[in-house]
Amino acid sequence: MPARKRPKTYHHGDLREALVTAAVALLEEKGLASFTLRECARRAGVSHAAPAHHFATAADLLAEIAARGFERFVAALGKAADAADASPAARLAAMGQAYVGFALANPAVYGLMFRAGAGPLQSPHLKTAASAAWQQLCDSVAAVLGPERRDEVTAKAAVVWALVHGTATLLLDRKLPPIPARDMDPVAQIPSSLSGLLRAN
Amino acid sequence: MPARKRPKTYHHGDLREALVTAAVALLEEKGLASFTLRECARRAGVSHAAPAHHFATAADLLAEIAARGFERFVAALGKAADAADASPAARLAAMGQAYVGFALANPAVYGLMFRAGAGPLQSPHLKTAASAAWQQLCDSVAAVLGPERRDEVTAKAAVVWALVHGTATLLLDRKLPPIPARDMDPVAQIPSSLSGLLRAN
DNA sequence: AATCTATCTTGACAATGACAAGATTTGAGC
DNA sequence: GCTCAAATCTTGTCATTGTCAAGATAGATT
Repeated sequence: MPARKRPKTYHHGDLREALVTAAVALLEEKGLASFTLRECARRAGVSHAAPAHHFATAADLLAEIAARGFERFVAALGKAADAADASPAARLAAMGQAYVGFALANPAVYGLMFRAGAGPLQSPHLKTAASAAWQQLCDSVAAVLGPERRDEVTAKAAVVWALVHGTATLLLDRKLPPIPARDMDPVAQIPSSLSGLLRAN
Repeated sequence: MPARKRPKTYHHGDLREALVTAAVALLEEKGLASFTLRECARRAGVSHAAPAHHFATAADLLAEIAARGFERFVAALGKAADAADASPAARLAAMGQAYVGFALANPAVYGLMFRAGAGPLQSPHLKTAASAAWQQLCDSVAAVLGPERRDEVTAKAAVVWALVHGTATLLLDRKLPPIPARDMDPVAQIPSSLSGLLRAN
């Protein structure tokens, strides 16, 4: 039973989930730089040392959030691909746009997933979730390139990833100037850009 | 006279430069997350409160480093373009590779320049330096596209930037798997990728 | 019902960024 | 050369943070 209705109990009841929720909210509000474990505990209504029983360190909490993010991420991209035209190119384009859409809709989580450097965010759970996402991308690129160019798949997948990742991060950081024409904004250009990338020799 | 030979003097003599140097070294070693103003002061051989007289806050020191980085950055890309073939496409390709090369050679500075979120790193000096870099990119893209497609320049420049920025950040974070063939690594692919991007309609 | 374990709290420690106030040096004006 | 104001640096302090240790409480198992 969630403790929302009974804040007076000594035991929280679902502190692990409450910490994850509070952490995501905090990250969205103030960014990773000013993220604080103690503030998380405060928002969850527990003392400053309570989180230690669920996450040994602050990095472990962030790694958990990133791992859960990867699961939602893979699902979102798969859903976008299935909703698109059946052609491999259309599926990849839809995934590319869904990639940037996920990043814009979940800035903090995306940051933990893909921008946290080679830092301490490395749990087994996170690693398997991340490699599933990479495999998903490689499969989609392979479907576009066709079976006779299988040796290019890894290299091309890296380029495709670079484009959508760069688009997402530049948009998140508001580094790009406003694009006047609507059909020329970076997200709208993704389908033709990906097509151009994979056609390049 | 630099204070390196006279560490016993009360006044440092060139503390501002020493702090910048120490900060860059610290960032390269331990990353932005564990960057510390006090450690900077220690390395410069001064007390923990000394930096305040040169940089009001830690963010100001980082902004100064980023601004200087932009100046070196614009120079490096310009040099690479001039050393390349005279054709606009070749010049842009050389700049793209130099972009990633700069990022890999200066991970910490690059991070401050392009990855520090929309955070507190915003001084006038930094803003002008950054917009000079953007102008450099737009000019190069315009040269490739030709005068009759001037309205596409901003949009295409954003895509080009996204590709090289994504490539740089993924390489810096070691997110990409090893690419077996040497001519297929992300940097080697930049010229053909950019050509494909700008050809896309 | 007794106990055992997970969960939570209070308390402490070192480290940090920022501020205040005092000490030292520089050099500008005379 | 002298005086003195400004720049530079130091020591001391405060609130905050992450982590650890020890004690209190609740739920679960037997």
